[in-house]
Amino acid sequence: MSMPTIIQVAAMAGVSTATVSRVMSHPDRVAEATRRRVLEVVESLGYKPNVAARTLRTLRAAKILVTVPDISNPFFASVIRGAEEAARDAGYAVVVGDTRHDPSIEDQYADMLSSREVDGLIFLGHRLPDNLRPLMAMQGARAPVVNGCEYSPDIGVPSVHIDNAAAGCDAVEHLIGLGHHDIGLVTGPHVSPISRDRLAGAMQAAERHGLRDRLQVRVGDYSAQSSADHVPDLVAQGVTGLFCFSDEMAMGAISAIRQAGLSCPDDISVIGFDDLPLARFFQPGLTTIAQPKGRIGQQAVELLVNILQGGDSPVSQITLPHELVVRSSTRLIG
Amino acid sequence: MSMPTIIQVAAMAGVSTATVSRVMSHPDRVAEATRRRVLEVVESLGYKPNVAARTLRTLRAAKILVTVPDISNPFFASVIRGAEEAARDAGYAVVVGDTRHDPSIEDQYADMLSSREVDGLIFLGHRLPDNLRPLMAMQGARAPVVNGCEYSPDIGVPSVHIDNAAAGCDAVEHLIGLGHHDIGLVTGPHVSPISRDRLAGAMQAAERHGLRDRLQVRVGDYSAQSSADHVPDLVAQGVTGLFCFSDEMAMGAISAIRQAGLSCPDDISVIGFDDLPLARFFQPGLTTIAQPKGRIGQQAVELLVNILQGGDSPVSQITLPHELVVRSSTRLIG
DNA sequence: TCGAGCGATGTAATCCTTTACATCGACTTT
DNA sequence: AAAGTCGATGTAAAGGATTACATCGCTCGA
Repeated sequence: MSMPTIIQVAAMAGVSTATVSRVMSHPDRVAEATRRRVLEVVESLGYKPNVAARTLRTLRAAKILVTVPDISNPFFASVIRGAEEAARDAGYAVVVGDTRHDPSIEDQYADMLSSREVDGLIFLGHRLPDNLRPLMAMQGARAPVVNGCEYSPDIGVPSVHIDNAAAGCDAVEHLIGLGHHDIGLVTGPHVSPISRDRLAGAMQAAERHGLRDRLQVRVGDYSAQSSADHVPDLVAQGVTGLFCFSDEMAMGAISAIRQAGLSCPDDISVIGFDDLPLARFFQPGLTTIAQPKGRIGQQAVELLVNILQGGDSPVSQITLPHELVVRSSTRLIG
Repeated sequence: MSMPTIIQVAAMAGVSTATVSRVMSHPDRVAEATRRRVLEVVESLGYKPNVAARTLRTLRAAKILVTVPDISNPFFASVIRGAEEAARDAGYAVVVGDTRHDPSIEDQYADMLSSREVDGLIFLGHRLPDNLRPLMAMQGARAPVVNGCEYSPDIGVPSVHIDNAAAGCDAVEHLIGLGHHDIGLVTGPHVSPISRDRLAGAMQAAERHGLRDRLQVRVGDYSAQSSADHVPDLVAQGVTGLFCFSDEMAMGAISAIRQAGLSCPDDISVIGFDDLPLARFFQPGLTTIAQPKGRIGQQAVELLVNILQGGDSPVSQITLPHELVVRSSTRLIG
């Protein structure tokens, strides 16, 4: 039937509800004998404290919500893992929400914060949910909201990310260093700040070598299909080095390159972004920019927990190091 | 500061809390003018009902929990997507928990059900969390718990899955049909019922062609690395056709095959399982068994919602169709 | 021997919403 | 004009747990 309540447990153990509550939350404040008796009843009844009631009373849910724009992107999985572990260490559980890039779903998950179902929110997308505006306005940097990956200075939310401009720069420098002059870029959507940053870095690198005008820029959406669609055109433009802003797009591009009767890396070098777990198993092994995915999640949680505990050091922006991983999808031209 | 409560809204709008509550939940039972006045105050204060209090009172959280054993496996992402959409249609939100195959984490998420934080649970792993035993014992098939993918008859939980034995059979038949006699299998862990079923089906197919003794069976854990590790040995055994119980393992195997100086499919044909989004972009395009991932999630939710609404038709086991997708990682021998 | 001090436990207010039931005014019906 | 309806709103009792404060025995010191 219905779950047993603390009242039933108390009655059956011959103590007050206060004592039962103490047994559950502060066992040391209860005499050994009493504790044992209560625990026996708890066991036999299968009693579980009602979290809604507890949350209502304590204003603490012991839970952190992590929202991702696309749960099928393995990149986020690793970030979530890192967050999960750090949260567990700090006494919080993590629940995940998939917003599918849909603002109304983002809002719905954000409501879990406003309504106190969770203590804090880490959002991995690029847009601060509208519903959070009032909260941010009221609490500013003390609001329990942290962004991961997609730093956007104007939203005024603490954030953990890599230096995407520098990373974009590194990728293009790598291609240029291999002798490529006709370089193609498949970016993310324009609204994505990380895509803008990577693009800016890439252009800067090209500029530096006087190759800015020969850069071929195409817009993708981080999915394999979206870059595959651009490949025929890029091939026609004579591109020999291709920088895709995600590993999935790199894989899509390589597949399309072969479809076009060409070879990666013999005809076209391709470099990706993220270093997904599968990147090293792909054929050819993917050259890519590795992000410290786990650490991004971990640090985001630490930032959040610090806010939740009223820590006064408002470290608001954390930049983590990235790394160029060279495998076999890029090689010297010619 | 702290969030506004219904009492403040009521005071400011000059009505009772009951009216405010009605405006939020049953707008039609409130006079037009009053409703507008209240909504204005709600807006200006940024009032959001406290979900803990509401849940406590109504015993309904409007939320479904989906737990996955490994969130980095893209297979589950698609299942979650399907579940999310179906849940939304039924008026429920979905939250996801990553258990990392850890029983204690499974238990912790299961507690969200016992404690009424969520109305129902869909678990995608193979093990019923211990914490749920009492609940299942009490409520039997009316417990709001559904399993996805990993049907295990002994746990007595409604479930949605494909016919894994038949699928395993199809895969091996495909290889045999291409002329392969020395067939290798990389399974999942022994504890996984789906792995056992696929293995049984595969053996049955081999048996049928008198090839049972030549079957080379190795145990993996669904990860790319785990199958890559077995490849040198399998190659030494003269295997020409390899059936991996996941696409990730197929990709790992293909990578290792190349590492060994051989080619897929020229020397060894490889068939995977799941038809991940990336399967068609892999080199070579992966031959694989496609599962209706989205529909699995969707049907699981429908089963669950039916239970939640006290539906009396205890359809407990749903078998969905699978499909062999032939791409270029398998070919005629010789 | 008596009171201070202390550990263990009980009492009861509180967290915020929902909702059955009561109330109230206005309108219809006969 | 009295009685009955009806729609809109208010009143107050849950719902289950936590915790400040009160209480009750005891022990210990003087």
